[in-house]
Amino acid sequence: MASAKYSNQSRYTVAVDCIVFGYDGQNLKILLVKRALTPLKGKWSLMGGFIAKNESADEAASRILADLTGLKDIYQEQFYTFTKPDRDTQERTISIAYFSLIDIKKYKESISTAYQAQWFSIKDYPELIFDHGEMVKMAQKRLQYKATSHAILFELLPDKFTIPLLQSLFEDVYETNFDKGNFSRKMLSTGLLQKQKDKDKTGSKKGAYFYKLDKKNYQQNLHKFLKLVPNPNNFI
Amino acid sequence: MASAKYSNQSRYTVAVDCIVFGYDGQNLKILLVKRALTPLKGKWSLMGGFIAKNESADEAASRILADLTGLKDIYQEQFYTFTKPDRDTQERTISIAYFSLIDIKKYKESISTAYQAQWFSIKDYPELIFDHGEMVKMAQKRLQYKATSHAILFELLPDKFTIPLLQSLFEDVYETNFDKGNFSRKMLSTGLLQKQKDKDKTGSKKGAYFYKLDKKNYQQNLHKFLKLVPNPNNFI
DNA sequence: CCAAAAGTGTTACAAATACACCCATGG
DNA sequence: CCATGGGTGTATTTGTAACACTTTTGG
Repeated sequence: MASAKYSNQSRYTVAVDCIVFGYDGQNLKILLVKRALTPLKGKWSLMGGFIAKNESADEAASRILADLTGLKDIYQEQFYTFTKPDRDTQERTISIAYFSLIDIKKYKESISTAYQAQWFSIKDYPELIFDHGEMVKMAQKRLQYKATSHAILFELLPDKFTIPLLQSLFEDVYETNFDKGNFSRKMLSTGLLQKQKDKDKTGSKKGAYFYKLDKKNYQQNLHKFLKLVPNPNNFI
Repeated sequence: MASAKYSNQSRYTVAVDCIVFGYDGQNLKILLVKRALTPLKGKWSLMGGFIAKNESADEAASRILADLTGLKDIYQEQFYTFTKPDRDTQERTISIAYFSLIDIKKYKESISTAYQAQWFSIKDYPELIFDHGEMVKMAQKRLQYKATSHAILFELLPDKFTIPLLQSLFEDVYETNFDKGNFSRKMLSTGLLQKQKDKDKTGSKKGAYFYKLDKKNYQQNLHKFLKLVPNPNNFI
C-alpha cells in the first residue's frame, strides 16, 4: 500500500443526502429533518451526513437511513452527485444523492422521535437548505423514470396490498389517472402478484382482495414490467 | 461567506472519469489513454482528472474532454459516482463518472496525438486500472438503457448519415439484429429525420439517401423515440 | 443482366384503450 | 334495495413482426 499522496490537489468533504419516499395511501411523501449543524441549524433539510473514512457512499447512506428510521435493508439508489462549488455555504462539499423507498406505516413510530423528522407531501413541502430542493425534484423524476420499467413502487406498500391501493399509488406518482380495468389486468399479467384469500373492506363494501409480491417469480418476471405505465413518454 | 469549516470531517480528492464512446461505422468504441500519473503510470485507463477549486464536476468533465479531444459542446452525462474506500491505491479518491458521445471521424486526427489516446472496440479492450473496467461496463449499460428512450445515438454519427448506418449503429449498441423494413419505418415515423437530396454510394450500388436530424422538431418529437428498440426489456 | 443492398408493401398477430357491464355488500 | 367501489368482458383501434417483393445500378 502506497503512502504517497496526490500532491497539489484539492480535497473536499463528501456527503450523502437521502430523499426518503413514503406513501400513506393518499399522497406520495418525503421525509425531512431539521438540520442539526450550523450553518442554517433548525432549517428543513434532507437527511444526510458525511462519508466516513472506511465506508463507501452506499454504506454511508445505509448508516444514515438506519440512524434516522431504525430500518435496515431499505431500497436505496444513488442517482446523482451535486458538485457546484458554492452549494454548501460553509465549505465546499460534494454531495452524493440517494433516494430510498420505505413502507411509511410500518415504521411511522420509530421515525418521528429522533431527528424532529416529519413527512411532507411531495406537492407541498417547506423550503429546503442549499440545493436540497433541486435534489428532491430530481429524485422525483428519477423515481418516475425508473418505475416505468422496474417494479420498485411496491417498496412503498405494506406486504399485503390491494390493486386499487397500488393504482392510487401509481396515480399519485405519475400525477394522472389510469383506467382501473386496464391497470388491474396489466398488473396481474406480470405474474408478480399472488392473490390472497382475505379482503380489505375499509375502502368499500364489496372489499378488495389483498395481494402479495411473488418474490419467487420476481426476477424472472421483472422484464414484464415494461409498458405498465400508459404513455411513459411523458415521464422520460 | 462563512470562513468556518466542518470540523472533524475527512476530506478526499474528487476526480472525474470519462467514458468516451465513438462509432466508426463498424464497431462501438471507447477512447482510452495511457495514464500519466503514478501509481500505474503507463497503464491503460479512462481519461480523467481532479476537480479544481472553482469548477463543478460538469465543468471538469468538459475541460478534460476538451483537453483530450479539442472538442467543446460534446454530449456528456454524469452516470455514477464510485466511492469504494480503496478504489484508488494511492489515496482515497471519489470518482464521478461521465459518459460522452462523439463523432469519431470528425475528430480522429486531433485526438490521437496528445495523450497517447487510442480507440478500442467495446468488445475488446485492454485491462484498465483501478475500477475503470467496472465503470466502462456500467457506462455501456447506461448507454443502452438511455438510448431505448432518448435520441442520443445520433451524437455518434456525422451530421449526414444513412438509415442503414443508423441501423448498424443500433445493432452494435444492442448486440442484436433488426429487420431493416421495420427499423426504417420506425425511425422515419418519429419525424426526427430530414431526407437529403444526395445519396451515399459507398455501401451499395443503389445508394442510400442521407438524412439529417431535424433539430427544429427535435424537442417536440423526442417522446416519439420510445419503443424504437425492439424488446427494450432486455436492456433495462 | 445479375448480384447486392435499399427501400416498400402486405398480412397476420398482439397490444392498448375505452367503456359497458356485472358483482358484492353495508347501511 | 340501492349506492358504491371492485372487478370482468369485449369491440375497436393501433402497433408490431415477419417476410415477400420491387428498385437501383456498378461491374
